[in-house]
Amino acid sequence: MGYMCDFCGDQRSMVYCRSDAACLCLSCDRNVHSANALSRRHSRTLVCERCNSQPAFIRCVEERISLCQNCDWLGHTGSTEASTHKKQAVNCYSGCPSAAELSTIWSFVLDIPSVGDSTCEKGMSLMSITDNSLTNSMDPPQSKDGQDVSVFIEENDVKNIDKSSDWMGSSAMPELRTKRQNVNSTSSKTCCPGTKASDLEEDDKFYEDFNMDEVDLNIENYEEIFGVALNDPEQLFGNDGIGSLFGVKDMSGADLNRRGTYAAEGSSIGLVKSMQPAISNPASADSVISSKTDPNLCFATQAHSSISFSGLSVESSAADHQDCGASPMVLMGEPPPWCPESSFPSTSRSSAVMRYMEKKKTRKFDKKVRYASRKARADVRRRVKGRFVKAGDAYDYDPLNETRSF
DNA sequence: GTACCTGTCTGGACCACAAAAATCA
DNA sequence: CTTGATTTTTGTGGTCCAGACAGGT
Repeated sequence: MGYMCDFCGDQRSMVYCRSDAACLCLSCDRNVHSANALSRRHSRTLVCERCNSQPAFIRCVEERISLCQNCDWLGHTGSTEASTHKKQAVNCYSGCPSAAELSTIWSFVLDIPSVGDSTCEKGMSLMSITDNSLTNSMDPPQSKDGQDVSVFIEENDVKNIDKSSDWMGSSAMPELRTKRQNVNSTSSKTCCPGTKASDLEEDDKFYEDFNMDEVDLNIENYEEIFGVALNDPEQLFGNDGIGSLFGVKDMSGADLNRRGTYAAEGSSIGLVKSMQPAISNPASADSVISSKTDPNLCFATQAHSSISFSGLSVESSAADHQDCGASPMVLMGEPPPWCPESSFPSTSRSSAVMRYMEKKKTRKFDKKVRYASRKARADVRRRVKGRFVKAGDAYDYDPLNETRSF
């Protein structure tokens, strides 16, 4: 696994494509991902220079090495010296950036080989660079023009991240962290500083017509739900927050298993709850739940628990989580909309909740009517206590007349 | 901490029968 | 192989009920 390009097997692998679960050299990355518009949207990042098998999410400035979350955790939690290492986010990208552009994305990587002239310049307009959401939402990157999209991680930020990961418990296995990392995968649709205007327009459309295909859950207006509901940490985590908004506040992990649809609806909270049974240290779990009152943790939770609508469940395998890497809906990079810098009137929120509830009522989950004729007949059949009755028998419900025969 | 009660929510069962699918001559 | 008749299976929606769960006492 890793080190050599999975495609050509000739060159050293340099980037990791989550969608393909493949380590590629830059040349093959370019070839593979210039094939079509869909492949251009694959989110890629550097491959971990330690394990050579996982996508890097952070670069240790001191060690000058890009690390996946697992290796970062293994390497930086042992000694206090290592834990103080400054780290830099490793950005994801999509499209077919040139070597120069990759140098811009990964300014710390000095030896990006030229991959030749762009063969998919059209794709460049689609290129997006996703910062791994390690920026502090309270202090967004200064540059918005994409010239310097790398984000420097201050120690506080890293600690915040660690806080967010504390819920995994001190005994949390690296595998779990890896899973979480996979869940945090990015896509070309994710917002990020430095995204070009056209991308932002696309993103706007994306939010406006937010379609969670993977869970068969259609919400036509993203902002209607999240733009309001997520603007306040209390709304997100509080008594009447997103839990109730999504109808999952009282759902256990078992419920999330049993009701995959709701697992998807539950967003990160559902995920956190669903994973609680696996947490060996209750205090650690509490540390996450308590994040509702801590803006920094609020950010950290967003950064690492992220919001995925891939229908995760406790029983999801590692592969499942890997698949989630291709999930089109992970919010990263942008300051979390629910952080305190903006506040929504409570009336707007309540109206948004009402609108959502109305939509939820009318929403059809996985129900598909295969035979319209049968449905039409069922719609007019008389019933007794909901059961169909023989023609001519007494009934207590007639869909056509809503009258009773007795 | 445990047991009990209450309220809420969910999935599944139930029903008749037309339509679809399968089987046979 | 094709066609028509016969038999079997499927799917439809409103209601009820058991079970799971959370919260309070």
